[in-house]
Amino acid sequence: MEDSISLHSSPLRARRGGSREAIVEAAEPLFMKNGFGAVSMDELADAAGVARRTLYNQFAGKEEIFREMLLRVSAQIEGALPPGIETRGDVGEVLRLIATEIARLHARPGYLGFFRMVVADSRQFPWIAQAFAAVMDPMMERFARYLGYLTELAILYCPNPMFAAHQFTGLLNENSLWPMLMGREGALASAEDVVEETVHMFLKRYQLPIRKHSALNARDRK
Amino acid sequence: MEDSISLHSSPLRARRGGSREAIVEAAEPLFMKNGFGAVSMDELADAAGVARRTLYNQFAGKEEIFREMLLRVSAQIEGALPPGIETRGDVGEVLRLIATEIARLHARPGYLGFFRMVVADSRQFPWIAQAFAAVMDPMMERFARYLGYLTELAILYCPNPMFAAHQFTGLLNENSLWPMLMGREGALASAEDVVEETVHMFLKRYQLPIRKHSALNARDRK
DNA sequence: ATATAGATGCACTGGACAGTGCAATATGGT
DNA sequence: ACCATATTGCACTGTCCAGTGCATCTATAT
Repeated sequence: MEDSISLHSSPLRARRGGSREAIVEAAEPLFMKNGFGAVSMDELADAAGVARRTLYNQFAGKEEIFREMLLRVSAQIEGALPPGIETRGDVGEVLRLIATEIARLHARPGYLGFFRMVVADSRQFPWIAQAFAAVMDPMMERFARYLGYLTELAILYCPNPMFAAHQFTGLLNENSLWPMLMGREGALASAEDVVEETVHMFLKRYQLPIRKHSALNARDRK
Repeated sequence: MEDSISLHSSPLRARRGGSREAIVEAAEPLFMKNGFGAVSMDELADAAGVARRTLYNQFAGKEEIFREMLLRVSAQIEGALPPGIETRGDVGEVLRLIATEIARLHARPGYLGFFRMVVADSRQFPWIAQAFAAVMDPMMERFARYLGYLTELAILYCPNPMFAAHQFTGLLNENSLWPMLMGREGALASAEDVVEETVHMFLKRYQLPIRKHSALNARDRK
């Protein structure tokens, strides 16, 4: 079934086995924008440039298309924080890097719609939230592990690293993702400012006052 | 039409004019839990203990019922922060009071579903987000005004009070509302701890180091 | 007791949409 | 040319649901 797909993918129109790819690809922006319930199979077929019936030849139903699309997007998100960034520069530098990557993720076209979709459709389909958590949890755990590690080294003081990690992302979300989710158009501040403020506030709280002439506290409002 | 409603509301069954009330009241938990699209008029009628046809006698359609329910809930939320709390105690005390009230609001049964509903259905009906913003914005503005006032008094240093206010709520949301929204069951920390940590972190960042022996910084992790 | 406003039950219409069966057709490898 | 396989178009079925029209009932005010 699936292994019979030859990988040439002609530029004109993906015929002969390439339809699965084309369908999932076309489904992505649609599901992102409108959610699971509000996208009909007709729209899906039109967007993919494929007959309605082909959808049912390639997939068991609407839900399987949605699942496949979710896998694609998850893979994209998973790659947002590349491995090894924990070793670049000092604490402030690493935190700024992490915050920047998260902000960049939020700014990706369609990510907002994706988030909205997850919140909305998890009601009817709890497995959506689970799939999303399966992507986000490892990232948060990695972040928390990093904070715990720095605490052991007496660079930070985070008695509850996972809690602190959520505070960090909370500071980021509230001024970018969250307002947009509620239908706001413009952001409250530039992405750079949000990142700077988040790192600054986090360090003000968790950085141990002792140890090496702290250049990080010298900066106030950039 | 509406002014003909006599206000007796018999305990047996709200007959004779009381049906509007009963319908909106019954609609509240339903719309909260399932959102606008996923509630049928039949369910609505059953829940209100009223004939399906009566819904159409009292309301123009499903949307009007929803709108009326939204007004009810908004009124409840609006009363969460009673006026005059800005004068009780010092900064830390007031912030703790505000945080506690917000946390209490989040913990209200159904509030989570309400939030989810707003995020979900604002996609199809932008006026939902607007109605919600009409309730939340004044509260945030009041909070920001308070922070600006304290900055003028040189008690805090908040160059951007609205931004700071959102940071405050962000710290609160991320550890309670947000995880639940994504299908998590248990919270990451107790509501009290989240409140304490939020106030602590906020003051660490924005309280001016000078002025009167600060008893607020003496407390670390409660 | 009687009139009246509101409540009820029921049978409709019309529309949207997921999913199926089938026969005709196009495509690419051999 | 030939065959296997994917694709297409179309006509279905079944379901769910919002909204309407109408005749009948019921509680309350007078």
